[in-house]
Amino acid sequence: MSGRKAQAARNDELILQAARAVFTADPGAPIAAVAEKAGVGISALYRRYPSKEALLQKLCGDGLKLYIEVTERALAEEGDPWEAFAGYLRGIVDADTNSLTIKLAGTFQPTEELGRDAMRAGALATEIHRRTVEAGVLRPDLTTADIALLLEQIASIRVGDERRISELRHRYLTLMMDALRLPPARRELPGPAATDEELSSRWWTGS
Amino acid sequence: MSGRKAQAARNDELILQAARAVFTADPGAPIAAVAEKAGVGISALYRRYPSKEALLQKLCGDGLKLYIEVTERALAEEGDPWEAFAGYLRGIVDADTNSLTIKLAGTFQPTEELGRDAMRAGALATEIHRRTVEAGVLRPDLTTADIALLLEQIASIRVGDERRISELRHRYLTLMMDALRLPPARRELPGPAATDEELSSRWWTGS
DNA sequence: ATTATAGGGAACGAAGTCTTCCGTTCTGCA
DNA sequence: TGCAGAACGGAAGACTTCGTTCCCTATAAT
Repeated sequence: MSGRKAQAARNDELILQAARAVFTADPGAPIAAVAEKAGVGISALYRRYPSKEALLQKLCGDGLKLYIEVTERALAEEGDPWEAFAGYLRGIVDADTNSLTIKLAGTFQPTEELGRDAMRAGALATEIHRRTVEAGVLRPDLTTADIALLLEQIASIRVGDERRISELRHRYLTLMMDALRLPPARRELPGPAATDEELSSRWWTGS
Repeated sequence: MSGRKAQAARNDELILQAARAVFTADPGAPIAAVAEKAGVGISALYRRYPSKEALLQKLCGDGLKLYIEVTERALAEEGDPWEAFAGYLRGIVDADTNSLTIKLAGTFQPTEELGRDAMRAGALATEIHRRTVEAGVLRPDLTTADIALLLEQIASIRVGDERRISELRHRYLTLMMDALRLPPARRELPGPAATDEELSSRWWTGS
């Protein structure tokens, strides 16, 4: 398979990736920014999605499915309960679905399927949290919602490029896990620390 | 002093409070939203500030000055180094200057004075951080910029009303301080935990 | 050669925003 | 009591931005 069909298939993926990147950085971004980032025209978008809202729903749905997948994988883990939970947290941070899903909440009408997936995601999160607390390796004075909010905090970090963002998020996730784990333990933090330059650079070009 | 002059003076404060509340919740909010929240007309705003940008600069400047004030107060503390640092962190969270200052960065031209204040704020933050590390009560593998980013994460929490937001922020700040402090210690978390309802409610009305 | 399909991007209409402007109210003072 | 002008409310103007449509071209399949 090659030629026109191949380019169309490639564009399918290109557009989705671009949309995810653009809307993650700025949930209110115009649709033209997605087209530009993907290197295609606007009609390439409208050929695939009838409206902006449809594209956002697709993106949000994909994010939820990824979240569910990561959580199910962690639940299937048989070994050390803490390691399973830690892997879950790292997986969510890597998947980076919080940035999109949360920021877009309320900007469009949630579909039927989206609601169902959200429900399932919530159930899974509750399950892995319960299991980890019962194993006695996680601070019991935190709810599932607390954990979710902590993950959102980490997702709010946006400094430098994609790679640096991930690095810093894992750094602070490790720090946070030190506060979560039972019995108390303290590990070395991954990645180079943040610098003053990284902070102040945001004052010159738009966020 | 009363009558028209009094109302004008009252409006001065009313407008600033409204602007802080509105732009904290949504940095891109229209100026009309500020007027409505303050219960005044648009001309009341333009009588005081020549443009939207001027208002934002004023807001940002006030935030920086408050930040500086809080930090200087913590530096003047004579007692336990950890308590001084903890008080500093709590003060910054209460002042809630990060939400505004950071989100607005890059949306307007920083003035001369603003740059100077930002410089001074940075120096003070470095100083209290250095002092606390040297006292041996703060994890040494974190930079001043790391601490700043951690505070930004906490400022990103926005769930429910003003009161609840503050409560949750202090809850997670306490958790975070458990991970920061030397020697390792663990305290009870303040405030009621987050609930699933608080999270899911964001799906129905705008963020 | 012809038709069908994908795509590029200008054009359009609607919505939103900052700013200005004008008429009105009310105070302080002569 | 009368008046100058500060303070104000809010509609109108001028402009920008954004989602969507439309028209045309390029290419692949027949």
